[in-house]
Amino acid sequence: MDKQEELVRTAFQLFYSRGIHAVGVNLVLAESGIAKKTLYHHFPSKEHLIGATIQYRDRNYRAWLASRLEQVSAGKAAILELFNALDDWFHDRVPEIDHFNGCFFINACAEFGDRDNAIHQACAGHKADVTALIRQHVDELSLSEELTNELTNLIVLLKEGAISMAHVRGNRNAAMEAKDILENILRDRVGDV
Amino acid sequence: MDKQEELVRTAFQLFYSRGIHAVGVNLVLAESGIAKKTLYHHFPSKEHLIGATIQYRDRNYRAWLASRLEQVSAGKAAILELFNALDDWFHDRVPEIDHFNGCFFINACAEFGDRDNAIHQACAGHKADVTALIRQHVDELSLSEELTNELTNLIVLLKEGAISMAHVRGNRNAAMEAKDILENILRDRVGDV
DNA sequence: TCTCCAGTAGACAGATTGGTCTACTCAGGG
DNA sequence: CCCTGAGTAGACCAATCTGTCTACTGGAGA
Repeated sequence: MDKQEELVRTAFQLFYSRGIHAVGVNLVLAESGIAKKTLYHHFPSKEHLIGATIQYRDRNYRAWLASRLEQVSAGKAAILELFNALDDWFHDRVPEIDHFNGCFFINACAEFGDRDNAIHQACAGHKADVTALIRQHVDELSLSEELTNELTNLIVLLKEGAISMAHVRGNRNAAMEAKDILENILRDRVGDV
Repeated sequence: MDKQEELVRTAFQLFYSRGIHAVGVNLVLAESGIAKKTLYHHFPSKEHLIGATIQYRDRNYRAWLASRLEQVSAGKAAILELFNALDDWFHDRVPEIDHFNGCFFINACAEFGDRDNAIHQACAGHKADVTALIRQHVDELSLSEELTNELTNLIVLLKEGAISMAHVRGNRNAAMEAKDILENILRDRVGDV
């Protein structure tokens, strides 16, 4: 019904699975069955359509992740649940965030490397927001500010590293490996919180 | 002189800075001043040229990294030196591996997401080789096989995470942050090796 | 000396790109 | 009843894409 939303959803799926520059607007139109005039009625250019797909993914992905972290008790369980969620994503057990093909935002930055680019900045914003979400859960551990920062940083690095390894090397178990490592570190450094 | 090598070098620089699909062969030719016939004399298609740039980067990057790790005494120092090397890369202090624009192999996989694709597989191979290089240096610590595996895994995840954060968020200090984290972990878990 | 090969410039082909435009339909509200 | 806005199909535009081709040059080895 809502053609604008339909365009964004179709465009996202194509961009995510094949790359942004590799997908032309004609393909998006053919796939969605929507007229070209309608696309350019809603979006002044392909670049704006790309921007809308970034926002769309940002909304969906963060909503999914936040809900996953809320389903368990706060603190350590929530932090470890992050990696369970990643594991489900890597194994394509989460249909609502599409077949795993790496991180859409990292992929977009690969194609729009210039940091001044609006798309690149939107991706940076997404990563900052996800980091803030993670920090919220680390805060529950009531550690010193310094330790909270360090632990947040560690979790983010492990998460990004796992996504990269899962995508490039096809190591679907990267999330569980990262989780095991994190559990060992938490046991030694933070105690059984 | 060697036109084939010149083509690969020019193509790599353009692909790395602007993305692969965003750069046409005509631009590579204009930039290098080489005739189109010569390109198609050496490479049957653009895809083969891309493959050559992957090999070129793999060679240069691994040679650079290996030499950096050999410049310090083996063991813990070499492991930490990895992050000093990354820091230099992020801050554009290593002209021979070009202006930092993320990891070329991760970027390439963003554009060639299909795991069956030859380019994707070459990138996976590169990551496997870099992991093997890191494991060699972890071996010097003479830990148990289990701990060696876990530590190698941790270092790789921190490294990949740092590259991702340095690129997407523009956090040039990601390598030093990862190094600090690793040092703390090493102190607690492995002792002052 | 002759032949071969890597190289040149650049026209050309056919497909595809992002984007514009005309002419039309149809539903809802003033 | 008529106007507006969202929608349709698809022709069209200039530019660009990968890849082919002709006609030519110049140097090195047999």
